[in-house]
Amino acid sequence: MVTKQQLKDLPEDADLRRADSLAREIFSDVANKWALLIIEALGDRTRRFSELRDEVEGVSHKMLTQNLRMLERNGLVDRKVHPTVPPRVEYTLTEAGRALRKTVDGLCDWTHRYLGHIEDARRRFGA
Amino acid sequence: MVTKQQLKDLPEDADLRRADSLAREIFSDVANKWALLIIEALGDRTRRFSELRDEVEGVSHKMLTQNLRMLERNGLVDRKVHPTVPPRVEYTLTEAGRALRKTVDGLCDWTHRYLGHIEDARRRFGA
DNA sequence: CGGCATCCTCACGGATACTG
DNA sequence: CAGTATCCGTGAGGATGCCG
Repeated sequence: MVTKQQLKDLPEDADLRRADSLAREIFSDVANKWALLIIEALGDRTRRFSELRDEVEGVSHKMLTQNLRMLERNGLVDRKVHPTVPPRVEYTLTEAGRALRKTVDGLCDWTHRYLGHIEDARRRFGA
Repeated sequence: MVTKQQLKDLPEDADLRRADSLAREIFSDVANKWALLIIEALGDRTRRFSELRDEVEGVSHKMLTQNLRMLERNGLVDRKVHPTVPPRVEYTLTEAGRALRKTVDGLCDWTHRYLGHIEDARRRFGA
């Protein structure tokens, strides 16, 4: 639904709001467990679909395909199909993907650095 | 189910696996849209429950409570109840929470820096 | 091997209402 | 104002099967 207020907005405002909603959309895409684990697993070299399924512990065939599509659509991974038989599909992080990976690495570091704190906090919370 | 292999594992190995599974659990807790948005919204000063609900666009009462509990349990936010009427509850990032926020900031920066790339990638993917 | 479609389940999450 | 409980629909996501 389009409100009167929205119709009165200036073009620049509309642009800003569009960029914001796009940013939120990307954030939602990327801020999810599987996407981040896949990006982490891709690391700095290219992987096959089946390698990823083995390395990303607990991911289902479906979730892997789905998230890889999403990452490809957003230009974070590059998908290379070798027309052999049997098929061979390789995934590689793009420049944008590698940049994202840096921040994911940060998240992993954080997790391990604060593991102890968190365990303590949980024990205290239990009481 | 406990396998024979698991029974043969040395204690150190067991510890490592426990730490890993805990790390994965924390990762799953934290790598979700609402948790990250809430941490970002908390910023560097303390906020009331209702302030958070206003600032985290689109979050429901329920999701906010639920995620705040989770963050509190993991020692990422501190919850301070003022026994006044009406009640006043304030949330603040702990040291661990502030450290996490740094990496979330990185994620936000990344989102904005690559917004253009991503838009382009999507257009190309559409074809 | 990798992708896609289908079915089916269950838990995530919204809406609502009641308490302190 | 903040928290908890309940109800309930929807969709995320697992399992399976077939295709190129």
